[in-house]
Amino acid sequence: MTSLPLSPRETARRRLLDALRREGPMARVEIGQHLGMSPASVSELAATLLDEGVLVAEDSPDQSPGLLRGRPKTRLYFAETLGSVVGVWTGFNRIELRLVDSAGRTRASRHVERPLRNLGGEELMDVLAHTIAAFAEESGARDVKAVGLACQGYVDTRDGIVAWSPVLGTRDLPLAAGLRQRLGKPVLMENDASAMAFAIAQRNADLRSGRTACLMVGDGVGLGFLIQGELYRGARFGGSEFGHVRLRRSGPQCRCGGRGCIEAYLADYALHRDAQLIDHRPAPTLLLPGEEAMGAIVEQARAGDPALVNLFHAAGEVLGDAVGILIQTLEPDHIVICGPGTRAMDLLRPSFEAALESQTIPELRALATIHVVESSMDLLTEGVVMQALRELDLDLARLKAA
Amino acid sequence: MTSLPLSPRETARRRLLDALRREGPMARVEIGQHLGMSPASVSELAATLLDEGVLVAEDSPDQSPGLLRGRPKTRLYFAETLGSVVGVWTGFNRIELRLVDSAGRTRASRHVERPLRNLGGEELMDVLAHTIAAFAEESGARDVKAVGLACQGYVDTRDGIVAWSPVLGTRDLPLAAGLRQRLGKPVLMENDASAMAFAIAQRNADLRSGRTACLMVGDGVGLGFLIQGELYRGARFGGSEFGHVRLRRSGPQCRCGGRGCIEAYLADYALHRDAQLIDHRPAPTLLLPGEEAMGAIVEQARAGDPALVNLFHAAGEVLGDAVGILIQTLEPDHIVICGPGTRAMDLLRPSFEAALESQTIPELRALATIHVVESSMDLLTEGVVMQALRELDLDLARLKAA
DNA sequence: TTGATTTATTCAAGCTGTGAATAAAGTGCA
DNA sequence: TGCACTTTATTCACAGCTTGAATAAATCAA
Repeated sequence: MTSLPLSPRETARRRLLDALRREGPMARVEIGQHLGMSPASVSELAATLLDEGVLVAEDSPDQSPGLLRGRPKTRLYFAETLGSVVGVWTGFNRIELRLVDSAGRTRASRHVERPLRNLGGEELMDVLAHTIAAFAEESGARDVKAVGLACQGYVDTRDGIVAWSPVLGTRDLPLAAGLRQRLGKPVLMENDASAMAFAIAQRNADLRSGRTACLMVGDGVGLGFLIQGELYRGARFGGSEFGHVRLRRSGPQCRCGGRGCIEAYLADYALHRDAQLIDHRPAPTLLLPGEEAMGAIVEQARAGDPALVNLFHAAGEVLGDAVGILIQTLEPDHIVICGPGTRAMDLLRPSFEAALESQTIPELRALATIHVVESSMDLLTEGVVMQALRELDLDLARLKAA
Repeated sequence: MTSLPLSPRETARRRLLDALRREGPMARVEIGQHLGMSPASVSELAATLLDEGVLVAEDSPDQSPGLLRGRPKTRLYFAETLGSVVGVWTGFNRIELRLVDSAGRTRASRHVERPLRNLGGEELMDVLAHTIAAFAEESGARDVKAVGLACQGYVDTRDGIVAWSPVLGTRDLPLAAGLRQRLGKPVLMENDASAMAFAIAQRNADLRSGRTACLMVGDGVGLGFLIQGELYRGARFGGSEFGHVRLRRSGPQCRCGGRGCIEAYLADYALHRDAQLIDHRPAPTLLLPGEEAMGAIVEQARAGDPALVNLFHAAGEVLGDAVGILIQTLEPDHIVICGPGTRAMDLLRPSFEAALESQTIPELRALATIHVVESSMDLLTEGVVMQALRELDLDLARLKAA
């Protein structure tokens, strides 16, 4: 995790490893084409990395369909034995866990239902550390090299501090340091929308070219932004709590304390609360509804309940405005809408498209293709684990002093 | 203007030239420190560039204050004789022109009052080409190597096409190609807010580190975004017509056809129109008021006219919302508010700050320092000229085939 | 079995960047 | 005036890195 400058050869090694992480197993020729390196260079680098045991060569040639002439490619990939990584996502009342080996293969995963809201900082770190350690133990992982943690809020990725999070009562919680102390492993942190964006781009090469803005709608509304497949980093935080952009001067209450935020229309808690209000149910709450509760609301709206239809109509309009702002500000090549909120995309779409069209000129709108990705939340751990693996790869790229 | 890949040495030459353009004349040691190059490398590169006549060494040692011991630095800079560049900005009824030599020194500048709105594409290109040629002629420039053109609207910088501009009736005007044909010189185009952002960062080294969002308020509202001093490029256009982000669902009319856009509150034409409406003057117009008219409105508001105070109050609030969105989306290190609109910053400030505070958490707001830069519009030509010079430097960085 | 085809390796050569030694160009002071 | 000192610039041999070309390897097709 040090940051000594890399020598030219180390940089080349890093680029090679990065390409393999991004694109998966590749033959030497393919690596060369990807990186604009000569076959000679790739061969030399690969030989060393194979020697060191960082990479392994594929046994079965596993020919791709098409012409089968010539010497078959032997693809290279990371060894599985370089140590594993645990990826964690903390939601309001749920912890997702995933164990992957150094080849990126998931070895175990599970989730724990556990309300995390309103825990104090120390208490939260105790719970998390205990949960992570127990998970690693149960999964028989003896070689955990790092922990990656995604959570909602403004996350200082460099120092591992959560400046503010809807989950936490505390501000400026040094979560990474606290967990590192308890677990004895380096802990890398990431905003959850960023982790999601990264994971989705990992699975779709298209999204790794140009600029990709990834709007995650669910518990809240987050934004992860990728430039050429790399997470955009702002002045301090990665990712954005984009949901707290205020789009309406006087709108429904948001859990940030303000009114008229994007979240206050689109997030699960907001839709659920407003649906309750319609039915004259007891005091509206900001607590997170479960998937069943949300599913019921969506079904009721699909069945034609006019008040609920209106709710989704307003939400779609806000979503359209939000995407319009992203297009006008970032001018991305791709917009991804993901997260549990996509469950109601059919209900949101008409007003979403109308709002988007009404505020962007066609030339601009045409630039961004809009992808709706029905991603499940366990992708989050995938994203953060990939980031942690890449961080560990940095050490692998370093040449041991002779 | 070709884009052959540069060899390593050519890349080093390019970096050296770029550093000199950015930072101004520098001694070899300083260049080395800036670029992390060894003195030996700088010396070698500089010798070649001096040989080729691209750079010249300073005669007068011109010691900086402080210790005067040791061999004095001899600073290097671009020769003046490598050809000049004309920079142009087209406003609604004004053309700004600037001639600089290859050392970046302004040799002549002027502006022409000429309504450009509602001209057809061909006609506009004729007028511009004629104006530029006449200016170069008058200024005695025999060696114009390129023309840089900044204008409002969505500008495709790569192909030199104006997809949409408030100045133009036409869409997708191939302005660069048309001018190139008429003038026989390469023409580089840029969105005007981008040009302004670049020029301002050129004068303030702070703004060249990290991320800088530059909001230009004047005829319209544009956004130029810099990452590490380089202009951020979206999928197709540079810069953003950020003014057409819709912040109020039903607000005043904007010249884009919509309602409630940022511009419709903040731009000169909007303030002027609304001020007229208050006085029950004849039909409101979207034409651009002059500086005198705007000055009068501002003075009246400063004198306490309550309706006008309200107008600026509303505008400041919109500006605060706009900056809030920028902070939450881009998380910049610097925010620059510039352009003629800053003339009323004192009137805007209270509601600006209130709006900004009400929608960003303190941790986030604290990251971005806000600079109000009272820039005049002739900075625009400076920005676009610097960009054009850098483009020409690319050719100078190339080694002639032996 | 031979030829064709594609992938991988080897090796010498060339380009680049660097450290160390050296030269250069001044100031400060006796 | 001259010598010590300091900082800047250049030179040069050398090491690191990448590459092109030649060669080897592995397979299919006939």
